[in-house]
Amino acid sequence: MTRGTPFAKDWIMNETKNLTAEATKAADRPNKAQPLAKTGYHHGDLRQGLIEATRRLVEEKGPDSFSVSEACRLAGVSTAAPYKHFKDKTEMLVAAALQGMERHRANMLAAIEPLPEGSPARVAALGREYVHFALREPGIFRLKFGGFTDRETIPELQAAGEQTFGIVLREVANCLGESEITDEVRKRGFMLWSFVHGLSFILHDKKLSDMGGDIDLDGLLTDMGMRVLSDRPDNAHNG
Amino acid sequence: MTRGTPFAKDWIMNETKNLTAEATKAADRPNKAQPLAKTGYHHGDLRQGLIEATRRLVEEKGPDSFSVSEACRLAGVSTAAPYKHFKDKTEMLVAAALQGMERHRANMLAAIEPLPEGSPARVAALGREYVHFALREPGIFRLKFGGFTDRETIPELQAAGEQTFGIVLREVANCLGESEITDEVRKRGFMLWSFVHGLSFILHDKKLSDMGGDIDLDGLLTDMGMRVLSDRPDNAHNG
DNA sequence: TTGTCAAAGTAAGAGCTTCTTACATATGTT
DNA sequence: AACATATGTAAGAAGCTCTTACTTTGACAA
Repeated sequence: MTRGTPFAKDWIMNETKNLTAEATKAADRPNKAQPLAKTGYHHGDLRQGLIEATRRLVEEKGPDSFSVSEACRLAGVSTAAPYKHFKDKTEMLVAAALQGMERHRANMLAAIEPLPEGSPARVAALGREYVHFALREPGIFRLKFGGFTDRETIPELQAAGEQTFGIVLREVANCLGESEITDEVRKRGFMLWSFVHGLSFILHDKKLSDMGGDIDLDGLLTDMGMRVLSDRPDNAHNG
Repeated sequence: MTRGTPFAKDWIMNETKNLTAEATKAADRPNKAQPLAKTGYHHGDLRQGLIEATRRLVEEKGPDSFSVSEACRLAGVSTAAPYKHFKDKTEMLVAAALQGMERHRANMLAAIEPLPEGSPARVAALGREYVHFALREPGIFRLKFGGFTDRETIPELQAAGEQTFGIVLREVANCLGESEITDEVRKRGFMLWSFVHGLSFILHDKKLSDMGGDIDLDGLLTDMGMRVLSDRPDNAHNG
């Protein structure tokens, strides 16, 4: 019996430990300390293996041309195997997107951590990290934030997105000296989010092609941050 | 010989006359005044018919689950027919996207036409029209602007996008009192574009869900416009 | 040690899809 | 009137998603 390509089972198990486990689904499985892929027939943790394969392929070939079959090839299992772990293709993609969101959120939090509370620098740092993630993991980024998907809105992704937006709102509130999320805070946060969101898409799309070649991302973020965060016109200009 | 479903050939020919013909490809065909679908065997203008079918399906089912077969069914031809007019599926989608871009551009120009030159209202109007298009034709919007596609960047779409951006730049320059597209103009235009671009995605995505229910789109656009268009801090605040 | 069971794999196939190849039928020009 | 060309069809190869029925395996009980 030729068992497909005998690779993949090993590398797949790496890099997976520093991922915050998927909130819901992962909790169902026994947390007996994940076995590191070994046996011939059983995979060890095919679910996570497939998620990792999905992530890889989505980045390499783009989300649109991702195929379950190819993920199976990569993971070294039959094409029917995934259906023991996921309802369908979409659920695989969603799982990969959720783990990506978790990385995204963690990166954003890490980026602001060393900066003084309430400083606009924190907001700029959030924006920078947002864009960086989009450029580093464009496939995953689109999977979640690409919007305009066929599939009707997926609640888990929606929730994850709102959680991320919450981080922004908190920092904006701090900057504006508000102790809670007022309508004005929400409005400003929304403005900034829209900006970095669009920026992420455009930067990846155009690869800076006709924008004079190079963009001063930090400058752009800081500039926009000042403009949006100041009520008092005095602070709007950056020179 | 059961000729598939015998509908579609008629309605498809409507609505097509006010479309600015596709720049390149359409020019190749004879411009003998497009025949209005009639004959049994020949379609009349299958190319345009398929583009229209593509547009419909992309809006109805989303770009991702668009299938050539379905477009054929809709147009009432065999599944091989499109390949006489398009290289492959992607080329069909690109053609539909290009016509969409043309509508987009036309709408934006129409939106600013009645407004006084050099007024920030024109910039706001451009933004409003941008967002409206994205909400009115989300499928097509994503097709072009969705970015992060598998297919490597398609020059024609890229070009169309830059042309649209050109409209914005011109208006921004006028507002800033510049007679040409300076680096500063480009920067401000880029800020505004990023904003409305992200706004378009988010608005469609979240359907205003947690943004306090309803958003004052005009207010948001005007506010952002003032903030970005003012060098002089004095003008940054809208009250 | 051995028996049994659930979990997690496989093989085969139905029904889609994209796209190719070979052939059929209109159209317009001469 | 007849041919060349454009535009359609039929049939099929290859690949995809997902289902069904069967097989292997590890774990736990007796």
